[in-house]
Amino acid sequence: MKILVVEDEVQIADSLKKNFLAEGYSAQVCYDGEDALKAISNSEFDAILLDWRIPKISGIEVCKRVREAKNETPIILLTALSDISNKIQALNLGADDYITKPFSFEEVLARIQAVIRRYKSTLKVIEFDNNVLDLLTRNLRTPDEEIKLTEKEFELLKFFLENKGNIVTKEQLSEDVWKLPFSPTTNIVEVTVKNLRKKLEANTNKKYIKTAYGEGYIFISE
Amino acid sequence: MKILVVEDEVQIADSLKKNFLAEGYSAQVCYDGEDALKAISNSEFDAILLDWRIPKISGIEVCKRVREAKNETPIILLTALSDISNKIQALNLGADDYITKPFSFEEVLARIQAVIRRYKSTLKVIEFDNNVLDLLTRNLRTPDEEIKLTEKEFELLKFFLENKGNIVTKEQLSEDVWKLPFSPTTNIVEVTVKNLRKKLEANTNKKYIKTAYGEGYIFISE
DNA sequence: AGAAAAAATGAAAAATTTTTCATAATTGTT
DNA sequence: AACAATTATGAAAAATTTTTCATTTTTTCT
Repeated sequence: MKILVVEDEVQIADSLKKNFLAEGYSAQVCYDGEDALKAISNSEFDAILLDWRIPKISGIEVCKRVREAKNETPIILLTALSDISNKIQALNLGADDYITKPFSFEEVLARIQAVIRRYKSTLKVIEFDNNVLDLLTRNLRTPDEEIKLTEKEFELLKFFLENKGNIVTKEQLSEDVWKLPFSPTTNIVEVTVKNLRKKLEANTNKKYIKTAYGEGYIFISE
Repeated sequence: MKILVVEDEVQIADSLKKNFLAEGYSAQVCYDGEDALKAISNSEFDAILLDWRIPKISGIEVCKRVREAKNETPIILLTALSDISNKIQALNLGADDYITKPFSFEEVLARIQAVIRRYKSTLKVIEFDNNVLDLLTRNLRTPDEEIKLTEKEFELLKFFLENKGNIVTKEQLSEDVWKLPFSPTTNIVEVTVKNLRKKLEANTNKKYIKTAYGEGYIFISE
């Protein structure tokens, strides 16, 4: 989980970052709106904590632009005072929640977790690189074409994407995709990985699924 | 599409109802909060238009109770004045939108359509009777068990549910489920209907799919 | 470099799903 | 009631997906 903290008060920003790291999140700090927009367009975050009053480009403006760019990353606005008309404005511009200062880290954490949970539960696609795995049609859309996946291929790819960048073992795949305890007498996992790789490579010319010899597989993208 | 109008000003209520009917919606009117809650628990609506100030139980309280009952039907609150703190409260209590009086019917219609569209796009299951068609796993959950559907069966049932209560022709089914223009040389539609009926009846003991001789099928439930 | 373990692969076998087909049952009309 | 049109059904055929299996290739370790 990667959180972007946009806050010009260095003390607050650093304290938030420290706390997030302590919780096992990774966190990046920006001190003004301009930097924030750059950071947001350069990498993906699971949530953005955005102060209202920041230099160069205001928080509200950052929020607005992010949404205009069709980026739906959850945003929590930090407002100095409990200014109700601000809240309305924030919600209208696409923020997902707001917190009034002063706040406790517990509160921030709870809200962050809530918006992330809410956001993930609304997702109907998983994107990677320039491709989209459509969870409703269960097809894969590459920039060029729509690829039909079999059920096992779909489940496998979905699990890989949900664990992108991490090693997944055959035991895990066996349980998640096949709902079976892993058995060394079969090699269905390998065969299905082979078939999925073939479809992915034929259509994207990229090798997303690396093997971690003796450990499992890693899905690497973007 | 069925809209519930909860409004104690008889003139406004009746005018809304007339307008909805003219647009091809069906509409029911309640004049106080108590009746509204009864109506809501007795039947399903596609959206609820709810006045803030109504007798017996206030609109805001109705809204709160509906949400507490885990009913997520889209609610639009009607407020007499553009009272910002009301708006906040409305949103926090789970309303989906609000309209300030006076309003034009065009505005009401546009907002209604917007909340319905938004709501439907967040749905991940379609419920009927005591059963749930899970759009993500593509399985059917009856009160007793989880039934695996084949792809065609799933698409067929989904289309039936999306057109519940209306006749659907074989031409429509052919195009939606099979992505093929209807051809009278095959009877796949009939065969698949038969198989779906079998699964449905074996697990629910009910006959949901009626045939409309010479016209098509109708899915009837609850 | 060579051996052992692990993973990849092509192709066959098995299982499941989809479609076709021949026939039976049902419905509406006369 | 008889007929024609429409729909339902069982079972086979075809197509697709899943799994197994024997063999080859790759990786790691010595």
